[in-house]
Amino acid sequence: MATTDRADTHASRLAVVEDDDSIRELLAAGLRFAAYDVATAANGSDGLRLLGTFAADLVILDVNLPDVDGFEVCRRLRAAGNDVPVIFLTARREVDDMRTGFSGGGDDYLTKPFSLDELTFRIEAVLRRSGRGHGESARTTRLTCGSVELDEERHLAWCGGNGVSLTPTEFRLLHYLLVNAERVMTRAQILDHVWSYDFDGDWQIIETYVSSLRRKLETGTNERIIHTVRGIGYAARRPGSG
Amino acid sequence: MATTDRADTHASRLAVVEDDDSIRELLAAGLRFAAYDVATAANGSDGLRLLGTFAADLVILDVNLPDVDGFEVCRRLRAAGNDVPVIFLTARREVDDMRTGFSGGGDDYLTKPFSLDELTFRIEAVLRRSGRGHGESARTTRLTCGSVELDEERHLAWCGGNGVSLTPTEFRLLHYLLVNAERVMTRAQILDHVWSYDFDGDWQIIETYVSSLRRKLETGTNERIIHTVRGIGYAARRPGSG
DNA sequence: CCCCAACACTCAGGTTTCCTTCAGGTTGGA
DNA sequence: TCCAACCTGAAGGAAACCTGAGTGTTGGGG
Repeated sequence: MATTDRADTHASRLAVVEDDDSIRELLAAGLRFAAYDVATAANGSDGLRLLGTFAADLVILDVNLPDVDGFEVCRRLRAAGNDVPVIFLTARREVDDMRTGFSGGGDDYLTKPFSLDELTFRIEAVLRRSGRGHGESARTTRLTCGSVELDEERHLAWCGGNGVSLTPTEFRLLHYLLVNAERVMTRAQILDHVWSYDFDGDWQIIETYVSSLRRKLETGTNERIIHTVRGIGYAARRPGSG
Repeated sequence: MATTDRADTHASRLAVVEDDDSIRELLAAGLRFAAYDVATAANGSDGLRLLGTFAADLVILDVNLPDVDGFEVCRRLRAAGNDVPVIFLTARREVDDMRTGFSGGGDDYLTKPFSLDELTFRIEAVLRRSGRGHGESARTTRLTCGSVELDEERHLAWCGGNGVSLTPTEFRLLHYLLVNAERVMTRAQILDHVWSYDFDGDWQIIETYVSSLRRKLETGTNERIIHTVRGIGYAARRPGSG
């Protein structure tokens, strides 16, 4: 059971229970890269066993598991007195079932397919709420860059104090660039984090969304937030840093 | 505490999996010279075997391999619980085939043909983000030489505190000269590192770019940064060092 | 059940920036 | 002085990038 951890800080411990191999591995690799301590299981009963020995701070739980389904796993956890926060993964057409999931003690859910950025955002939000985050609990939920401001929790954005209405994809893209402000993100990285894992188009779509974000953010103020780095990608920069 | 010197720290370990002999050897030689610890394989299954025994910090993986293709190699790595970051190499016309969602967060793509300097830039960026760099996590990403300053991560350059806008090739050239500051680089070396390996023109293009860099960097300050070494090549020197 | 609005994505034309070559001028050493 | 090496500005063509319009899908409300 591979777990990785970072040298100098306690990483939050995540358990991933998901039967689809490629999604499970994607999650494990992506979350380890994001400096979490990750353990995985491929079905419900293994998941329960794992959670008996691995003191997780948060569980990412697929609803559709081959043996014991996600809701049932959650119910048994609660019955055993374990109140670890749970994020459910669910296919879009199962969304209706989520009511039962929440009544059973789920904390959030995500419909497949999802993007890594969206998942890590929710993980952070849940950890913050539950107070189980390690070392980052006092972190603000607000990102700013120049006159642009973004509220992670409420999914709202401002530009120079005025509310700006963003579509979900615009929001994720801006969020990703702001989280990594001042750093050049390559197109490949942006696609991998902002678009869902089953996206199959080319990366010209990034240009379309950057264009749209610029129109919304950079009109009025003559300030450039999203900078093009020719041949590489994009970077959000505060004014006056180049 | 963190030293900026590569020589006295553990070198990062890179695995190169590439079937084209000349490219593989070029990469191996170039990356070893850049003080990485390099191991190579010429096809997918050898690559997997290698990665079973060589604890790589990063893998450079060609997509088009004769047996098991790069994506499949990556998938099997993940399946085996190995979440080492991967940089894929791919021919330009295969860009359409690129799938997102392999990466698990750390990965990047580079389209052939590329330059060594560009590759090392991406390697450093990925290592920095993955926290796998050895003893260099606190290392600055900034190079300076006299009043010229260059931020690798942000892809920005300053001269006497003023931002200077450089084209991609200008940036690579300046970067290469600064990394090797105080050392004379021959024209051949410069071409090999700054231009892509299939560049076919003559070395006069270096003169054009040196000229352009000088115009951008050495106006105002009467300080010469890039020195011509007649008959050999060029060297970046700090004022008062020669 | 249908219609509408919002959104994701594709595409193509236009625009900007960049790469490279070339020609003529300048410098430095034998 | 003469020659080779080097410098530099201009220009054509190519690549990268931007952006608006168009298409198909989805979800909500009537």
